[in-house]
Amino acid sequence: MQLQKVRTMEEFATLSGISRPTLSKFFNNPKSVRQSTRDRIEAALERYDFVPNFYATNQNRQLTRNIGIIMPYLADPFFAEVARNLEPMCAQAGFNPILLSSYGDPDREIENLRSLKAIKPAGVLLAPLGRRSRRDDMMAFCDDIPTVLFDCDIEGLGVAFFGSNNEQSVGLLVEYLCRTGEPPSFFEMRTAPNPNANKRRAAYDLAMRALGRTPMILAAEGTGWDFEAIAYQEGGKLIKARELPTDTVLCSNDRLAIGFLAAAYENELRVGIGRGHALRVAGHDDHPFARFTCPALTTAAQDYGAIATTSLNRLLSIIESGRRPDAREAKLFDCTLVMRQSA
Amino acid sequence: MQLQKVRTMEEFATLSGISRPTLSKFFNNPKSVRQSTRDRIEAALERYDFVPNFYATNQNRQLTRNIGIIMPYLADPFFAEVARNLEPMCAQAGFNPILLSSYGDPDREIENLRSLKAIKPAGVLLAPLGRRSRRDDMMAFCDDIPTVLFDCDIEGLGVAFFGSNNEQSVGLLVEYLCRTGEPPSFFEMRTAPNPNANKRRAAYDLAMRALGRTPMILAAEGTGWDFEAIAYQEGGKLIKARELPTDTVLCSNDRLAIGFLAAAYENELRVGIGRGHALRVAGHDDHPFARFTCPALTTAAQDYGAIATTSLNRLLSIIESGRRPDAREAKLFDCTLVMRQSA
DNA sequence: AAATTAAATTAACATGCGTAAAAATTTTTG
DNA sequence: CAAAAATTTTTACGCATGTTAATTTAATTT
Repeated sequence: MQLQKVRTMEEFATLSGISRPTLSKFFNNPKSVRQSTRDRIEAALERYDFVPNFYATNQNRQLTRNIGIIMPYLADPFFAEVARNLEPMCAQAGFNPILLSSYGDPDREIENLRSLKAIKPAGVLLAPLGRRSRRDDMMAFCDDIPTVLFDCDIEGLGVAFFGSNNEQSVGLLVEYLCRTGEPPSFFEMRTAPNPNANKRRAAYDLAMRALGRTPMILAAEGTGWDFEAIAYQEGGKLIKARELPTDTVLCSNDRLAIGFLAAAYENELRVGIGRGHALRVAGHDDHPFARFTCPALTTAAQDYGAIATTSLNRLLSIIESGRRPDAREAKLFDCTLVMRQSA
Repeated sequence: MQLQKVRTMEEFATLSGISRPTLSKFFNNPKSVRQSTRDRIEAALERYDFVPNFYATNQNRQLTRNIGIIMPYLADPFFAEVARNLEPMCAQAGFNPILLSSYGDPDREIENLRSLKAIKPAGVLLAPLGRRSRRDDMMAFCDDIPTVLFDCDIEGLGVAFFGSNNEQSVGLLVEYLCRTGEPPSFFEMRTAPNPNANKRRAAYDLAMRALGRTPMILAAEGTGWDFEAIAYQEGGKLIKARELPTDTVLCSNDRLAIGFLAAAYENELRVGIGRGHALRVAGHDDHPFARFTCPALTTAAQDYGAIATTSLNRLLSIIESGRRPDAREAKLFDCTLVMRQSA
């Protein structure tokens, strides 16, 4: 049977026999009322269908219970997976997550910040676009609202940053690949839209030199976020032209690796380790599909569980304390090498 | 230089020399005021930084400019792609899209409806979980708020439904596969969490019988949304045990096909068409990564552009007219066969 | 220029809940 | 059981904008 609909808290107060201020306290924080009254309210909620008006609720609150989550590109399974982990954690902490995606567009990123600002969130978790982000606008936003950056750092922005240690992860991959075969060339987009691309190239450079090898960069032309398509096309060209300097290719991320693998497959280049194989391909991120490529992709797994948890906890502690920390905190998490069949 | 911040509309009224009700009209719909006053307001906005308070704005409006979009599983690239298309279309129409994902959980789906209800959206686009959805709760929601279903139909729910014609698409695949080789068995999850799974099995059954073939169902055990992992594991078992009835497998969706391809690859079963190939594999949906599997996946492409456009337009027309249509509308869009290398 | 029409202003109330202060009640403590 | 402490109720105002009706002003037509 249907519950009786109740429109206002006033109405619910008379129906439940509990005063409105007490109800208000309850909906703000159930633990702030006595156990016995909490029971009574919850019993009443079983009988009546009432949800406090979101707008009226937030209008007067100095601090809303909303947390904005901005992703650079939600249709990228890696970021989608991070969001999927973040959302229930927010809800768990009693906050309402508001998920926005910039879809690779700096204008959209600013637009997202604009609409978040209107919502007056208690805090924001921001995975920025990176180089292409509008630094000044974002700075102004961070002044207003406590913001924790993650995934990709922008110098001096926000109260904290948590991400992966690209130097460590790429170093790990390069060391592994050099140790077990020919040194890797580095396959990337010449003008990559995604965060961390530059850091990874630099890390590759460093790691190769540290091992006394000469870095070999393979720069793919193309714009946008269709990484697989770009890698497929440009990788195919490289393979056909026999321009791969060694038999080992390290891709800047797993999505590029997926496209590259497709190109190799079509050109009948056998990818993998062991006898009879012509090419080794590795990626970076441990993309949700990385274990289902053919062959399964060797890659570096980001500890995004730790990154997400730490970012949110840091933000929550700042929200609860009500004041910004004196110094900006930044922490990089190590990645782990995931050895599969592709390299 | 920074614009002077203005906190309330009242304040902005005195500063701009325009009365508050006129400003209210303007922010609600700029075209509702005279051109000359519009110019004056816009000139003032160049000098002052003012955005109407989101909460106060929506509190009294009978109709907000928010549109809720509920997806069954946003970390699935197919749904993420649909969302990516839907969001800018909403914004284009002057509405604010609010994206929520049920992540496969019926409780979460209801919770999403709950939080949407608090926001009093003008309308909702809902891609439901399907069989597992809480029908009664959803019915109550649809009574309150104009809701258009898409992707997956639930009988009698919402004002309209738009989705793909599974019978047509699966028929197309079955016909193609039978015509060009051995008839396909149908690989699916025994208890599939995703929408449309049952419809596709039924369509397979029908299509096979229509061609005078005996349907062959391969039911994979497993729960949850890790389709690739399940297909990889269960498909591997089938291959190892040599239990595939024919050399052709039609998977209920592309993600299952991706896992199945990985299993075939690991078991050194050559997938594809033409000589020297041991197995044909086809999928359904034209998942964003389907063209980058090895080999590229033959599949049926859903016309989600048309589905998204039609769903939103229908919702917008209902919102604008302000009244529910007399009859529930339902329309199925045909899919197109995408022939690649895998089958 | 007068009459008509359209738009803006003024004044005032509505929205639904946050919140504060004082009074009443319940619970805990000694 | 009385006193103290904690909680709830009562009362009332605040928030920033929506919205309405009556009035004034501006634009358009005759």
